[in-house]
Amino acid sequence: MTDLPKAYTPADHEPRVRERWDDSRAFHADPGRVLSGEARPYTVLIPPPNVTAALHLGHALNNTLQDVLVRAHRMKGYETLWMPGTDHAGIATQTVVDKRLREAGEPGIAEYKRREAEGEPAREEFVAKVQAWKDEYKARITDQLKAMGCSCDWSRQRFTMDEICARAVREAFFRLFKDGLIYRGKRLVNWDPVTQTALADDEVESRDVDGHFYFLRYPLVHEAAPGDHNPVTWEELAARGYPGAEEHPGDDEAWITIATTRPETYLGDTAVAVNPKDPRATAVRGMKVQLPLVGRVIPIVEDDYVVMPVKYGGDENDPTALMATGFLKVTPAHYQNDWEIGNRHDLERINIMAPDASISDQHGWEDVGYAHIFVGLSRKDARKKVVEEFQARTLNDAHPLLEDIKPHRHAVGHSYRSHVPVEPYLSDQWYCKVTDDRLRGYAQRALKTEQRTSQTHAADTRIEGDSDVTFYPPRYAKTYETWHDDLRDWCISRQLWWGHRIPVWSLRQLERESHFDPPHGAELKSTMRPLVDRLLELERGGRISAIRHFDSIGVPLVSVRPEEMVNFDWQELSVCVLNEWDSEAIEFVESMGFTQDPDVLDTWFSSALWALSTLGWPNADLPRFHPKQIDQGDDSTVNAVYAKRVGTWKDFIGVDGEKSGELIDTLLVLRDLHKKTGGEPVLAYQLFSEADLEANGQAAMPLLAPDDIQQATDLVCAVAVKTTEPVKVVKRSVETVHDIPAFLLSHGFQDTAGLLAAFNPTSVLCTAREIITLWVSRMVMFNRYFLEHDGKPGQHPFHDVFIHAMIQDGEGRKMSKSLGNGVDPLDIIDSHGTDSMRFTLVQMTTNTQDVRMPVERDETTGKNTSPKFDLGRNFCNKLWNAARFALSMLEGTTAGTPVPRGDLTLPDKWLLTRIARTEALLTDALTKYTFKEFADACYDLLWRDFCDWYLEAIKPTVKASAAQQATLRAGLDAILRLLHPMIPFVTETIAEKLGEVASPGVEGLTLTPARRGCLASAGWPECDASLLDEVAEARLERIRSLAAEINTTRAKHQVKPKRKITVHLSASLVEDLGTDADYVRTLAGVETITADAPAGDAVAFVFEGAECKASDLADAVDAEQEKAALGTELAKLEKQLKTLDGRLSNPGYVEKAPEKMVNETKQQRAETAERIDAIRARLGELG
RNA sequence: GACCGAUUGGCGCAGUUGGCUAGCGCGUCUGCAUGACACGCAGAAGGUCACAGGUUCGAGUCCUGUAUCGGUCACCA
Repeated sequence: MTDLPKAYTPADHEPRVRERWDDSRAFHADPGRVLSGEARPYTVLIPPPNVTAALHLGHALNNTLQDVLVRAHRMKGYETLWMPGTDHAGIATQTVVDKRLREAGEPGIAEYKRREAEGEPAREEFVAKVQAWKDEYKARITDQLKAMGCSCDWSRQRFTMDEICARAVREAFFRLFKDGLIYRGKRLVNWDPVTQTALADDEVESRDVDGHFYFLRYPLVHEAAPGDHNPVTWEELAARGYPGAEEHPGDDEAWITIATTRPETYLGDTAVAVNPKDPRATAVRGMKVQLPLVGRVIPIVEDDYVVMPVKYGGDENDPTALMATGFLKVTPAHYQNDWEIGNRHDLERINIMAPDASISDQHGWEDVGYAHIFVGLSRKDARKKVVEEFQARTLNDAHPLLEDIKPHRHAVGHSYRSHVPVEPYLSDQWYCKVTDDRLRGYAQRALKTEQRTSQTHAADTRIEGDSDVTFYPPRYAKTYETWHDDLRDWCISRQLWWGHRIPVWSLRQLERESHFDPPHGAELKSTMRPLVDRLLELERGGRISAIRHFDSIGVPLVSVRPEEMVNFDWQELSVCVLNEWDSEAIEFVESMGFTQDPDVLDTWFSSALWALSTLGWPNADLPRFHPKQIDQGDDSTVNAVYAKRVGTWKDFIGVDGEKSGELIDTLLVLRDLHKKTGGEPVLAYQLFSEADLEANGQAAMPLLAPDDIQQATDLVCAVAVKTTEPVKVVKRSVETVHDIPAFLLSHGFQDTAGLLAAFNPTSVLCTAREIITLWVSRMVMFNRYFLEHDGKPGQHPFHDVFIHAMIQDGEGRKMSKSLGNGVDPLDIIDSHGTDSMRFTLVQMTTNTQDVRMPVERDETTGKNTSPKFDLGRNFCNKLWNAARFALSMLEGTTAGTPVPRGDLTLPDKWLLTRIARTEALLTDALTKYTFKEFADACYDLLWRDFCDWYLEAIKPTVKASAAQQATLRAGLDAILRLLHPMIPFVTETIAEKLGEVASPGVEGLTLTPARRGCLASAGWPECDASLLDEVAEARLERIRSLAAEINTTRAKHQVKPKRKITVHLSASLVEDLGTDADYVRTLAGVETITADAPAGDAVAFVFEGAECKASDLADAVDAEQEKAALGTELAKLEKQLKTLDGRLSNPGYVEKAPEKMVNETKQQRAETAERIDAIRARLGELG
């Protein structure tokens, strides 16, 4: 076996190993084995990476940890499903594609939007561009995951916008809509003026910004006819008791001062508010203010919300009171708080901005007046200009309208995508009522009771799914819990093109802006009756849901009495159509003048369904087929089985030219393709009767007789797909390439039968903390809501949530493109190999919130790397060489019956003990998600135990010892299995070689052969309790510490490693050691161990408190050097003795500490004293 | 502002119910081509566990406070 190269070169093995895994289908999960009780399920859903970019090191960490869990459980005999997939990442992807297009000099989204507005079909064109991007990145991400060794069930890969996910989205939306948990509302939303879409609350990140407080003066006026100017004078104010008014000339126009950070919004002010307790409030009661330039006269309202300045009774500890003037400008259409004040006082809402946040008089603002000079300016320019204008204008020819500017640092919400300040913007959006008990309450109750801190929504342990979701580490449960406490309804509509389009039709174009002029609904009324009847009929058939929304209140059309129909507001009616392919319903609704909402859903809506859609919901009850049912001949080549309910034969074959017609055509061509080309068959299909399937399950037979097929009304079509490659078909000299799975999916076939029943709830969700709220919570809500039964919450989507650390660079900064401190996993795979990367990542994973990785730039390649990966490389290389050595020692071994324990030598027994202990440690680490412990235990077993001690100890004897050879073979095999989850490639490679070595094995260590021919499918080592041998551990420990003492002595005296020395021990010790002395000789380079006194020069060392000697160190021994060394050690020991004496003389310790503890201390004290004596004796000898 | 973390040799980190004579890897120093491995072997040096109090026979570990650094949420008068 010396044909193996000296160093492990990953690139020579990884591609071959990957192919081996693919070919063996070792990662394919079979729900049948779970449903039949053959195996317990272990399920992990990949957090779907965004198709925006290639994977980074954070993904490498995330997926490595999942793979460790998944591979270990697969080996432990679980039927293991790791579901892969990618996320369409709506806003992120659309933004990235737009940017790339513009960088390439092509038109961006703005141009497409303009064309679309002009009636051109530009939307589809743009979406196609994004699709192309998605295809490219989806492929790249998949390749990267495969390169990382991820053992996903690749035949089941999902994408959040594929047909199966789309079906889940439609079903989910429809049900929430029908149940009143989705509504349309006009409110202030977080508006991103760059991408021009609404954002959810948690897509807004606040950042501190250096801004200013601007103090603006608004003139006070009396109510007057429009255009008249009737100022209030200071004299009047003084007469009404306005404090300080008398300081101004009595005839002068009076004003009030407001403070704001956003002066440009004054254009939309519709009131000024004052606290009723403010001493000035009564004085100005009934007066108005007039907005400069705009000329709008607005009321002064009294509201408790307004903070009074300290001067007028405000709290001096309140920072706001220190800055406030006591008068607050109220701009209901541009501030959340003002919106609420506006609601309380029934104020007008004037939107002064266009969707790009420039000042506009086209979106609801009419009384522009002299303020037209601001129209068209950006927010920033408008602010500047407002300040300039206020500075330039004066009251009474003396006082500038701008009273003051003070610097002010404050937090401003920014879009998490475009990073510009978010504009609170008035618009019509769709909301999901997550505050409803069926969503929020269900999510709170799912959390493990032990991890809860409050009792709201307390779990009911009798309900399945309550109190079961557990966070690791537990502190993250708090993040989850408190987020729900402060939850507001979730804005789910986005003004984007890339995403799941909202399946709602209505009469009005969705209104973005503040003003809405209803079209004339009255004309519809007389002709409405039959249409309404048809709508109600469709609704009763469960195909649509029609609801009239008034903010969060929804009134279903079915509940509207006929006499109320006359005044029914059709403009507010929304019709949700369940099925995308229900063209009849859609055509009918559109014939009434309804149009589909142009918006798409928040990307997290489909992410929230990930645990449902990937497992086949809502069609989770599709029958399962055995490949043999479809293809009686050869089922071994079947990759996946797809099925679809097709109804009748007529429905199935359809009409030529329609989608279903294309289906049967293509199926026939593909089925018979191999007959023409002479290749392997690519698919087989059969039709079944669902009644037969229900009655007989996998014993049901396909329908073959044409009569049977034509009479059946419950046909199910099942397709067995035999290839994963795209298939080329030449038909009438036209070449078409079919991606069979994609083709089947687009025709409504699914390969998900049995998944939900077998694999939900999943075992663990492994993710980073940033998406606990965005994703984790929403998945819990949706799973429990949609799997509701008997009015009780349904099962949750996962038992455990493991939140792993985030990787930062050496300075604690986030890795990012802009900082240039990112490390590309593919670069590391290139330079160090996949396993090295994986080992290092696992080893780094502690339960802290961040882990640091020093980043270095490799000047030759210009790529970033980290010296930390050397650790992993060294480890893999160590394994490689240990295996190389072991294999060379195993040449010529043959199989036989397992070696009984009695035949094993001491190192054998000890190694097996170490394997058993490590196995237990690893299993424990997996259940606790303590990955560093996992890696460290592997490291110690391989390096410290197997290489440093076992291999060294057996070197002289193994070739002649059948027991040692058997243990070596079995031990290495067990180690490969234990390390495989973390470093799969190198272990698989070595296992290939080790598989060629026949050996009898050892009793008590069970190594189940591979189910699918590769180590990845082999059994986890099973260690019988008999392997734990404490006597062997103690004996080896003694050998080890004696050898260590001797080695230290040798090093102190600079004895050449090759020189064999003589060790002199007490007669009793020599006798006690017996044959174990041989191991000491091997491990410490000793020629002879004897009870005789040294003849010539010798040095002393202490072992077990006794003075021992070593001779033949060199031709002469340096006594002074030895004296110095002994002196240092003596000082150390004396200090230690003092500590121990102090402890033992402490009455509290002796009385209160556990007896075992005290005895141990006494023992320690005795040993220390003995050592001291021995050293003193030797020092005496030396003089 | 509220909450959640972190602070342990030069660097990166362990240290799970207090029992520690504080571990590991990298780096440093010494010696070494020894029957797999120099991506290695045998040794060594290097830490008053951020600081101040407290609880305890005993504190890196528990409590209180302070400082510094991260993170999350709130706050745009």
